[in-house]
Amino acid sequence: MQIYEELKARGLLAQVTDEAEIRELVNNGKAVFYIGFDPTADSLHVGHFMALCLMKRMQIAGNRPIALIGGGTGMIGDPSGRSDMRSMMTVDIIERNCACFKRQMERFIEFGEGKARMVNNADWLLKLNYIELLREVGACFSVNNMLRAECYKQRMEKGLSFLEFNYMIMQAYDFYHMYRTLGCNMQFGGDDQWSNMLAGTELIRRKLGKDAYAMTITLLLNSEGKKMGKTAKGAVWLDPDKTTPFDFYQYWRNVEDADVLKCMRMLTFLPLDRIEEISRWDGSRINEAKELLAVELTTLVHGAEEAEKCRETARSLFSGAGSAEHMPSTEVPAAQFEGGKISVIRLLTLCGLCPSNGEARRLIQQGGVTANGVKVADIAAALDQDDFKGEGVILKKGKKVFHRAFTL
RNA sequence: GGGGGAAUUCCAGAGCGGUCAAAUGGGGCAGACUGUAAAUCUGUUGUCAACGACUUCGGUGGUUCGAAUCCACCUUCCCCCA
Repeated sequence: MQIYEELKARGLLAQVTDEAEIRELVNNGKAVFYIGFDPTADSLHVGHFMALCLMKRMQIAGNRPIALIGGGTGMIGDPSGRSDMRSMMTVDIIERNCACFKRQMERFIEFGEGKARMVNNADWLLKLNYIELLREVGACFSVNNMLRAECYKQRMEKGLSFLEFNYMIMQAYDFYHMYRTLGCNMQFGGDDQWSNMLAGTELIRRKLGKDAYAMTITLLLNSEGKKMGKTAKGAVWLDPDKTTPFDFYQYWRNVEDADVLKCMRMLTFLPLDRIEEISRWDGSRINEAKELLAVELTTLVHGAEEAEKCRETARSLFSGAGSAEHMPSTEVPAAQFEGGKISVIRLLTLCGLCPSNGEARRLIQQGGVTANGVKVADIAAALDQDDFKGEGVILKKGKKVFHRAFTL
C-alpha cells in the first residue's frame, strides 16, 4: 500500500485540493511540504503529535518535511476555531515557546542536510514593510472572499479585530515565501486551517501562476465529537514535566471503547492489518487493545523503557498489589508533620490531588480516598511519619488516580 | 462620528436593595453498577482553624443601617445608523 492510500485508510485525510496530483506527488516522494506550529504554549500537545506523526510517515515515504514554527504569525494569533480574541503574547514568551517546540520536535523528526528542516516565519515576516507588502500581495486577496471563509464567519458575530483578520494573509505569505525559497509545494494542517491554506495556494497561483497543493488532517474527535487530547485540566502535553508519562499512559488507557480503533489508526504506526485484526476482538478484551494503544503512544513520546514502566505500574495498581515504581509522587517535607503525624486532608492538597482543603474534606466524606489500600473514613484521619519511609504511602483518589507520598 | 445594550461563580445563564455564596443547565469531582469503557442513578461543586467566619458578581468612587441589585465616572465587548 502506498503512502497516500495508507493515510487515507487511516482516516487521516480530511480535505485535499487536488487528489490526483497530490497522490502522484506524495507516492513518488516528490512533495516538499510544510506544517505550521503556532507557539501558543511552551510544549507540544497531542494535537501537534498527530501532525508530527504525519510528517514522519511522509518522510519515510521519501518526501521532504518542513516544520514551520510560527514565531511571526504567533505575534498575530489565529482566530480559527476561536470564539474570542486570543490574548496577545509577548515577544519573549513567543521566543521561549519556539525554543521549546524545537527541542521536542527533534525527538520525532530527523532534521539535517537532505532531511527535514525547521524554519521560523519570524525570519521573514518580521522584516516585512507594510506598504511593500500591501503592494506585493494585497491585490491578490479578496476581502469579500475572506469574509466568506468559515473561520471568519463564526467570528462575525462576536467581533473580529483587524489584527486577527490578517492572520490568513500572513499564513498565505508563508506558503508563497517557502514555495519560492524552499521549493515547498504542499501544505498540511489541521482541518480548521483549510481556508488559510487555500489562501496560500491561491496566492501562489496569482503571483506565480504555479500550482501548489494543500491537504488537511482530520481533527481527532472522540465519539461525542469533542477534541481528544484535552482533559478538564487542559491539554495532554508531550513534555513529561507538564503531563507525567504515567498520566499520559493512563489517558490513552482510559479512552472510550468507541474511540480505541480510531486512535490506533490515526496515532500509532501499527500496521493496518494488525489493527483490522484487533477490531475483531470483542467484549472485555478491548481492554487489551487499550493497553496496546497506551504502550504504543507512550513509547513514541517517552521511549520504550518508560512505556513499559507505566504498563507495569498500571497493571499492578489496578490488579490489587500496588507497585509504587512509576506513579506520580511527591516528597513530604519533614516540616509538614506535627507530632509525627500528618492529616490526610493536608496530604491530599500537598500532593496536588485536591486544590483546596474543602475539596479534600468532601472527597473523604464521600468515600473517595484510600491510603495504602485502606479507605479513609474520617476527615480527621492522620498518618504516622514512619509510614512514609521507603516506598511511602500510596494514596488513591477515586478509582484511578494514584499518587505516592514519601519522605527521604 | 451619532444612538442603544451588555459585563454574574469553570462555561452558559437567572438574579425583587436585605432571607444571595447567588436559581437552572452543562462541565468537573466522588459514590453505586461495570471491563481502568459507555449508559444510568445518587451526592457534591467559592475559601478557611468549618453548627461559624471570611472573600466574590468588569474597575474606581458614591447613595444607604444594608448593594450583584441604585447613582457617577472608567474599561472592555456587542448591536444599529454614518
